Amino acid sequence: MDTHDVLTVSEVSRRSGFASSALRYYEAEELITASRSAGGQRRYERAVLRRLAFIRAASNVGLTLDEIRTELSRLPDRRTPTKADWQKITRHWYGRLNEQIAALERLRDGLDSCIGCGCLSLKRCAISNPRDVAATWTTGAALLPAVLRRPPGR
Amino acid sequence: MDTHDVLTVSEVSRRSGFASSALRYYEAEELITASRSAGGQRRYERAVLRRLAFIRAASNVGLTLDEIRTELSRLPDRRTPTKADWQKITRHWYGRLNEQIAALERLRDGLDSCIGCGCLSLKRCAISNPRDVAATWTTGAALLPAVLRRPPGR
DNA sequence: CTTCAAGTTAAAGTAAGCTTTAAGTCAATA
DNA sequence: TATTGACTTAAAGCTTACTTTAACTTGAAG
Repeated sequence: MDTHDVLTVSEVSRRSGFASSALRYYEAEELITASRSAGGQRRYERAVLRRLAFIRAASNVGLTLDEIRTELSRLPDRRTPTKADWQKITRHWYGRLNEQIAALERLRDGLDSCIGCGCLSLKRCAISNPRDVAATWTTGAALLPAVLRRPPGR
Repeated sequence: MDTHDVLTVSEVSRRSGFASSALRYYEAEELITASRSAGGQRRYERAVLRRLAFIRAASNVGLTLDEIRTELSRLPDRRTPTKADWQKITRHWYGRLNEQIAALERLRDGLDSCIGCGCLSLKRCAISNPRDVAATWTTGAALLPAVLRRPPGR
């Protein structure tokens, strides 16, 4: 049991729930950092747990590691992130979550009307068939904002 | 301009928005089927457009092709799917959408309280740190139902 | 008939997000 | 000190969902 202020890989792994291979991967991807022991083993600061917590939460909401890296870059480079720093990025992120919820609601409501008609396709259904015939993806996809949109045909 | 009841690859591609390579892939994955011309070229029935519409809509909501295949398997094997058949699977799917929305809302609300405290981690924050110390993933993840849950550490 | 866009196949490539493997080193305990 | 579990690296492997490539064939228009 150690009460030190540096953590080993296994401690971070256990406490964060990430496999050590994931921790190494995140380090390579520059999402987290680690110092080294005399013998070359990784030593983490406690703060890494908070970063990892954010990484998991963000990826649960569907952010890519690339996006997460960007979010994390809003944290100060030099000083230890304060409560206010975290709040800033969390609030930013909250907006995304709201967007995603709204997107799904629009989709659901569109689907709702589809259940009524049973079509789910062809010219009439904008949810599923955004660019057949006259309709373009852009118009049809009004229901689906960018956060959830997948371009048609790839 | 052809008014036939069979469609070529390029027609289906244009009308569905899927690349022909994707159509071939879906056929290999048994999500759609096609008959063949004398010379061995694919000929699609019109109904494939509806299937493709469903595939796009479902994948937009985050279903994997595996899950989509399962959904599609609810359609009748022999007869052409009726409006009622489509309604059955659409309704089933609507439930999923609602689950997903609820999941995001819980997440957002949890995050909301996190904005208040600025923690986003460690023992107190169930959103981001579901299994540190005493907390288990299962308990912590009460906020995150299965549809959105990613197991920690992989 | 010729021509050429459209179609065919198998196989390899891509991107994300990690895990696994292999072969070897560190560090804490007995 | 000897052991053993924890750790190290580079590189390859995995899964999903497709796309790209290469080399060749169909089929419809002129």
